[in-house]
Amino acid sequence: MSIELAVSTVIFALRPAVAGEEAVEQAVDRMVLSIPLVRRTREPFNGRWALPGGWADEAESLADTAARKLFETTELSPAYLEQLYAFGDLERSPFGRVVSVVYWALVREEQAQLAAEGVNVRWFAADDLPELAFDHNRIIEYALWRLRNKLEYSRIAHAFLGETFTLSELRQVHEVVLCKPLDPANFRRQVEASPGIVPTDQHVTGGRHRPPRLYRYDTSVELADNGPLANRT
Amino acid sequence: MSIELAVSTVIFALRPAVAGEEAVEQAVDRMVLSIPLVRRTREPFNGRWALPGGWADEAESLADTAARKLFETTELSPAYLEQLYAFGDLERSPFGRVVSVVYWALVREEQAQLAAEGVNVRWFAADDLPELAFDHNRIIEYALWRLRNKLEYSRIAHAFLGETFTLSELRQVHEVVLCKPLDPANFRRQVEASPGIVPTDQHVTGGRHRPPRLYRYDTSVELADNGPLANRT
DNA sequence: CCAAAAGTGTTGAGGGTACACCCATGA
DNA sequence: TCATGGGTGTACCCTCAACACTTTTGG
Repeated sequence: MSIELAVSTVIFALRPAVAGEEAVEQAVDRMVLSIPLVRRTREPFNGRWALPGGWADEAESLADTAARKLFETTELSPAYLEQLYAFGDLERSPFGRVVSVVYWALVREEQAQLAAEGVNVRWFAADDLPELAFDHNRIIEYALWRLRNKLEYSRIAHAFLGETFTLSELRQVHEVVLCKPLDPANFRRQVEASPGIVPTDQHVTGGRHRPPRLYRYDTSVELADNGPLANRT
Repeated sequence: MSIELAVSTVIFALRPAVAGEEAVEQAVDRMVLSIPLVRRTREPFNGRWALPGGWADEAESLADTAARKLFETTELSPAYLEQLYAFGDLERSPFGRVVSVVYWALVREEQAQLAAEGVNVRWFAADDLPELAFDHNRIIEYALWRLRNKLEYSRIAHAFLGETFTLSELRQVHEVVLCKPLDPANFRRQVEASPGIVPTDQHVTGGRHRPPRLYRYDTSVELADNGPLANRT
């Protein structure tokens, strides 16, 4: 058997939009859903951008490998990590047969700002990617679809934010990821009705308006219902 | 690298309940959600029942391998085939490291009756399994969870039935899989409102009641919305 | 006529959307 | 006092669960 087994990760974070990078005219918010990519330094696809990853390690679970590679390239730790799919088509790599088990991860805003960026590591807007190595464009397209789907029936949005957050911040996460505005009143009620959300007694002052209440999540509640796979790698 | 890559499949079919096999007192329906398993003939877990599968083939896509192994053990062709998950924990096999890409499949009722069964291939009720080899009990548990979830937001139930079917038959599929009775009137309206279902002009005669209309599915509509993964292996 | 399942009608509860409106703060 | 978002109230619509009721067959 000469099938190579690789592990890659699609890493999502919300990062401030660089002024002038895009048409920020609407200025509803200045966060952009972003993905870090690494530049390949050898064939195949030398010079092209690709998902961070590497070969599976015999002494490590697949999820651990994903998290380790994630840290090695971006110096980040994910707030959420889930397996996306095992890609196993024949023609994925021009050199030999490679099966890639791909994970997707969410990192917090605070962390994403510390993220390492260099000549061979750069962040890209999720909706504005160049042509990538292998089938990575399609992989990211699928990861995006999963993220947007899952955002609507779970509370993974929380993984983009810090320990405490206002409902406005949480709503902004949804708006940026889903690319559509949400009614603040209805969003508030939906979130407050969902289990696991806890209002604190703290408020944020400083804005030229009524100080919003801070919320946090009950960490004993899972971020997403993955059924019997909960707490597994 | 010495990680072995395996492909296994959880195959679901509705099969007539064997009289006396269970308490069939309620007698609402006599179909049972069933899974074919193969008896292992070598270590590890020699003699235990396990999911049909084998090593990944370098010249075959993962889905093709799943379908081929499925046919080799049961002589069946699946009406629906989808990747379930890649299981990659360290301690899955006592001999070396094995990563299993698992698929799940649905086969039609008509086919399931022709299914090969022998000393080393036997059908089991999905909710009444013995202790299996490896982590296959947990894998099936997860497959069951996915099946039951997906049944409620897609039309995969159709894959259990033939070309044409009555709404009663379709409802029975749901009832057997979900283990709960459904209101015939409401079920009818939900199905008729969903896209892709087409009423025919044929009716089934012979019952001691009003002859039910036969329906079929518009085959140009996908069974399930798998996003950008549609039409992929 | 009766039993049984097919198929239709109706009602009420709950959830989501749209939108009007009040509240608290900084400037 | 005004602008700005925080936060509340409410009316409408749509979907779904429950269940009464009519229809069509075989016996």
